[in-house]
This record gives sequence, structure tokens and C-alpha cells, in this order.
Amino acid sequence: MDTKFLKIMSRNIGQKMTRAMEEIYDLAGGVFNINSPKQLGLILFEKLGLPPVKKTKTGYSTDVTVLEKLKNQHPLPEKILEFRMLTKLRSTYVDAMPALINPKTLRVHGSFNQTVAATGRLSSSNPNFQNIPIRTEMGREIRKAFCAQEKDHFILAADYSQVELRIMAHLSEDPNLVAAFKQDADIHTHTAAMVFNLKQEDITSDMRRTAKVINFGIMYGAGAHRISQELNISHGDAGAIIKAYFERYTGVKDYIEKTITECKELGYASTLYGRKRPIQDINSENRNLQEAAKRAAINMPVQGTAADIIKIAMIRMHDWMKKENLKSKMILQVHDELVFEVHPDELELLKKQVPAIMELAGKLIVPLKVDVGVGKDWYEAH
DNA sequence: TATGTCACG
DNA sequence: ACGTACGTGACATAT
Ligand SMILES: [Mg+2]
Repeated sequence: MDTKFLKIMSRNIGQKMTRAMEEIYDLAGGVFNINSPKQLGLILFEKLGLPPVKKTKTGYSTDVTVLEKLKNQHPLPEKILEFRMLTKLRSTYVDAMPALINPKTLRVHGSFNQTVAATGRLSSSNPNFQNIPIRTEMGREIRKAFCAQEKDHFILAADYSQVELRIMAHLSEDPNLVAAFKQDADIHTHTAAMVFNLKQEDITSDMRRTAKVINFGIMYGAGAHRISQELNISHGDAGAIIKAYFERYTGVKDYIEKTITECKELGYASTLYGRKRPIQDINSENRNLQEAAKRAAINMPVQGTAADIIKIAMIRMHDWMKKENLKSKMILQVHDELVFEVHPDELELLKKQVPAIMELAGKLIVPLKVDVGVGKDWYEAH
């Protein structure tokens, strides 16, 4: 870990927090605990009279979807979101990691749990290395602190490209989805072309974004409601897009129905390699429970098969590294990604072999693809 | 310990 | 009328 870097980052975030806090108290007309959803709810929805968007068990919801909707009515919600981002990054990552460094090894040693996630995924704890920020630039900067211990050594990150959609192609044998991956097409652009009935070259970035939400949404069993919220479009339009998707990818539709039927009969859903997840609620009288169980059943074969494949890759990787007496180390797994600390003498070898081992770990009717990045830290390796 | 929130794939 | 996309873990607050 680059603790010097984290120390500076903590100070910088702290300054931004102070500024945001002052503006928040100003806009709210008084001091309160911004981290208390209860106090914040009173300020937003009673003192300022903004319209409540949704409720929680205990009161007003103030989560990011709510504050996004209130942004155009008052300047406070946006400042709250900024403050929340800053506090999350500082308390969960920037200030937490240095405190966890083992004085003997000068490293942070977490756990990868093999018997927690119901789908067969690993989970990571103390600390969780599988949710290190990447989606915002400020968060992403934190990855600069994850560096090789020795100067001149490297971090190598290798991640599967669209592994879950490739698995869906394999399981469903849908001709359109299979063809897309055999051509190594940009899958979201491909789906956009299918759904909007256009050529791939005529797809706009907005249409691609829509298709991306659909591609992921389908694998989780999303309905028109969720898709409409996600894309900020009408319920009717969202329904029409989902309908168009299933008309073009009929194999996916059939596969999803088959998975649910089979789960109802057997009481479990399974992966390509035979891992089973019991899903008893699939036969529940309670409609909400049954619908949630259907979505879990749809997702299990996809998420679970991806977990099986990367586990196979990790075992083969370990065997290979041991046999070759390598000095480099496999240090992290993030569901579709493996991270290595690499000795400079072994860099070229790993750049070649790591993706090869990962790509061959799963035998699917479409190819698996792995992207590799190298740098002095995890930020550069991506 | 429960709850709400938010970080990731 | 209600709820509404899967799988996780950590933090702060409130009780
Ligand atoms: Mg990936």
C-alpha cells in the first residue's frame, strides 16, 4: 500500500468535506448530522418542504435515487450527494486501509470467503477488496494506493470481457447472441441494433446505453418498471424495448422460461458445472417471494457459472505458478478479474500466460475473452 | 443489533 | 394496493 498517498488523499478529501458541510448548513439554515438519514429527511421534506419520493420502513428515503430526482428543485440534494461520496470514500477506504496494514509484512491481509455467496462466488472481507472504487474518478484514484511492494515490480490485472453475457449465449444457444460473440462484436451495440432494428453503424451512444441496461437487466429478470427507472423513460417504452429484445433473442426467452420451470420441479437452479442453489421460495404462495425467487433462479446459472470458471482458472493458475517456481503472486480476485503482483523478470511471461489460462478455463460455444493491463499500481493496470 | 446507505461485479 | 434486477460487505446512526 502507498500510505503516503492515502495520507495526502485523506487531507484533500477532508478539505472538500469541510467546504461541502459549510454549504449544506447554509442551504439547510442550520447545523445537523448530515450522516443521519432521519435528520436529513426532516430537513429536506419538512423544513424545506421538498416532495418525498419514496419511503423506508422507518421514514423518508434519502438515497441517491431520491436525491437525484430532487436536484432540479433545490441546490441542497446535490451537495448532500457530494458530501456522501466524500465521506464514503474517506471512511471506508482512504482512512481504513492504512489501519489494517500488518506491521510484519507491511501488507493488508483480507479474507476471501468460499462459503458465503449462494451462487458460488467468493466474497471478500476484512477488508472487502472486491468493492474498491472505480466508477468515479475520485474513487478510482484510491487504486493508486494498491501498488507492488518493491520498486520496479508491477501490478497486472486480467479481467474477463462480458463473461456473464457469453455464458448466457452458451446456456441459451440463442443464435443472435452466439453470432455476436463469435464475431467479437461490441455486445451492447449489437443488442441496440437488434432492438432498434438498425445497422450497428447507425447506433448512437444513447441507444448503446439503453441496450447495455437491457443486456444486464435481462440477466437479473428486470421488468419494465426497473428498466423505465434506470433509463428515465416511460413504463410503456420500457416494456416495448423488453418485448423487442425477446423477439430478437428468442433463445434467451426460452432459456429463462426453461430455467424457471426446472427450478419449480427440482427446487434448485444450477450452474453449467452442476453447482446447485436451493430456491425453495420458487413454489411460495407469496407472490413477492415467488417473483424474487424466479429472478434469483434466472441469475444463478449465469453468475454461478462465471464463478465456477474463474475458480477453475485460479486453481490452474496456482498449479502453473508453483510448477514454474514463479516469484510473482496472485493476490486478488474480483469476480471476473484476477490481480497479480509481478516480478519484472516474469512480466512478459504472465502477460501471455495469465489470459491464456483464464480463457481456456471455460469450454463454451463462444470464446472467452480476457483483457490485460499492467502498471505500477492497480489504477494504472486498468 | 437493526437500518439506511453506498462501494463493487 | 404493493412491489418492482442478481450477488456481496462496511460504515454511521439510532436504539
Ligand atoms: Mg470485465
